[in-house]
Amino acid sequence: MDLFLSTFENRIDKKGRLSVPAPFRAVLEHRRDPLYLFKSLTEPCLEGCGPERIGQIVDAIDSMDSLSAEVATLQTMLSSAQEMKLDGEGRMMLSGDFIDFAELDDMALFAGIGRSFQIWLPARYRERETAARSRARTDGLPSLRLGGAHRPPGDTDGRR
Amino acid sequence: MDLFLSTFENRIDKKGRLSVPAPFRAVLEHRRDPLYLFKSLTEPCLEGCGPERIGQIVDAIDSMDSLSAEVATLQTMLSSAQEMKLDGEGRMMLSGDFIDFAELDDMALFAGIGRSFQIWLPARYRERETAARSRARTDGLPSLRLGGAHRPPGDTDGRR
DNA sequence: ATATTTCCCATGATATCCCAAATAATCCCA
DNA sequence: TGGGATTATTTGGGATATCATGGGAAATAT
Repeated sequence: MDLFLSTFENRIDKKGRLSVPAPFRAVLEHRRDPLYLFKSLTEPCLEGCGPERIGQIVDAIDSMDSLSAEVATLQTMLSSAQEMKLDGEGRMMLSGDFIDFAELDDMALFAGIGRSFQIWLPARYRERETAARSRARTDGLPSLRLGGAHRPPGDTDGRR
Repeated sequence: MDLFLSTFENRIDKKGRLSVPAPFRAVLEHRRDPLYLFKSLTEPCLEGCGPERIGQIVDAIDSMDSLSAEVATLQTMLSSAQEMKLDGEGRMMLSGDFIDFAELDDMALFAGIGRSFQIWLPARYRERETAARSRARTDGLPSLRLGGAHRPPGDTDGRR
């Protein structure tokens, strides 16, 4: 299925190098894909993905009204994107811009969220995880139908 | 039948390895499915499932409003999920994160609940079981809210 | 020339593989 | 039906491979 899952915490060394977790590299290598990073539009973290997702953004821009605010937003996303080159050991060099944006110091937390992943300051990620878990305990879980497609009428899980 | 049923208690060895009960392995092998584990959002236990459930979560995220709390919740689930590789003897390695989260020490209890299973600290599972039974006797059956799962008829979890 | 990046190799930690012992479940025949 | 034998399963430990990390040297840029 080839998804980015799980979390990994890696060190940013004195030279600014950061190992991409081996399982994430495996996903990209398996598809012979380069890695792209860009600044999240909504949160203080970096997002990582393959070319497929970048292509989706480009296509979305093409299909939208060029004067809309949404297009400007997506363009902002693309303009922060970089193709990351990895060294022989699977490390990338983060630009100062990226480090400042995500407020990283010497550790980076990779959080796999399926088709993409995020890079966070570990402490900030944990705050967010704690908040999500306590919300889940009070509000309940978003409903997902297991065992395929069993969906009662009036379902409110937000899918179309 | 292809369901996870019954409970099993296995030892976690010094290296953090834990045998997946042979009947559960048989279910997975029969479906040629890899095994995924993730931290429960609402309880101090781990959940085991196959790839189709992970895929549902990924698809749900893509179809929802990216700013919604529900998306953050589902992302939290994915970022705690790991594809577990089993060794030749059918054991998996539990990460320290998993062990801490479920507060496991040297034994783990697998509780099969049909399409998925849970892993608990044995003492905690038994506590919950007796609590659930006495609640059911005074209050009637609890609402079926866990994981949003559709519960097939004949399932006996938490019932007498 | 100096600073930065890229390549290469070394090292320690950890996960994985492989084989063997211990335990539990099943079978078979009296 | 009982009990010993056989097989399946779980558990343990050593050897091997993988991975994250660090540092030196070569290459590139400023």
